[in-house]
Amino acid sequence: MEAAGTIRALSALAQEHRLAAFRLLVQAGPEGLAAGTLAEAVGAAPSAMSFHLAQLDHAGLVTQRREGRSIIYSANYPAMTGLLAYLTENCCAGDACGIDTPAACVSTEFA
Amino acid sequence: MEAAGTIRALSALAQEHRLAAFRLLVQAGPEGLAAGTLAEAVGAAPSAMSFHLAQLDHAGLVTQRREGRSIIYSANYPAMTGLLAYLTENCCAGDACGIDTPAACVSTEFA
DNA sequence: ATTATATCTCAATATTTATTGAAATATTGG
DNA sequence: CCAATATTTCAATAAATATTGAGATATAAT
Repeated sequence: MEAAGTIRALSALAQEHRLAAFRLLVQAGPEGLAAGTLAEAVGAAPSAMSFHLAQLDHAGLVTQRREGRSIIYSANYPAMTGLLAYLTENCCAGDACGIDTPAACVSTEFA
Repeated sequence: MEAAGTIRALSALAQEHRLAAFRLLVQAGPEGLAAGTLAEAVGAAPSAMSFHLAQLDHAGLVTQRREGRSIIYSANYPAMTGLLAYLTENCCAGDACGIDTPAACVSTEFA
């Protein structure tokens, strides 16, 4: 992930309702959750939730599919992984720095 | 890390100059970098960089120390780790979901 | 077809956040 | 003490983002 996309993803997550919704989606797994379910769970008005989900979608952090009259959102795991990797990339210039961070795992094994 | 602190951290990182500065600090390791060095490296005015570094500091993502006339900033690695853990916490409800994410590593081994 | 449900879009307003430049503070060297 | 360096603080302006409510669209059930 490059800088612009990373900033879009971080901005998307840096909001109470969106962070709560995204975490619910991460925990829900690939089956995802309906927009209305998320709105109720995080306490947002439907139109506000729609706006927020569009932000997460635009940032590439979630995917959506229609199922009946509901629109189901799911976490985009590779995007999340890429975000974490970008933040920890090349930690301590790549030295075995002994710092208590998952950087080694995040930055090299996953992309 | 709880929701409010996480949002502060994500907001702090969701800005071009601050993200660039934080990544430089992560890569620089515990020795850190001076405010002026960061300002020049990311192309920000000194007063703007000061504002941005204060945001990162307020979010707990960096620490600072004076060294001569310079103020040296360093990445706060445990804070970064906590942020990553919060995002991936309880991924797929804790099931072995087989999803390509460092969640298992981030959420349980580090806090 | 009609009605109800689920969600989205749009425009207006309110709020938050970033940038700029001038002035203040702290430190070092002469 | 005085001048130079490094950084911060403050106030003004500019720009981006969130919230609200009304209306539009798509789907399903009767």
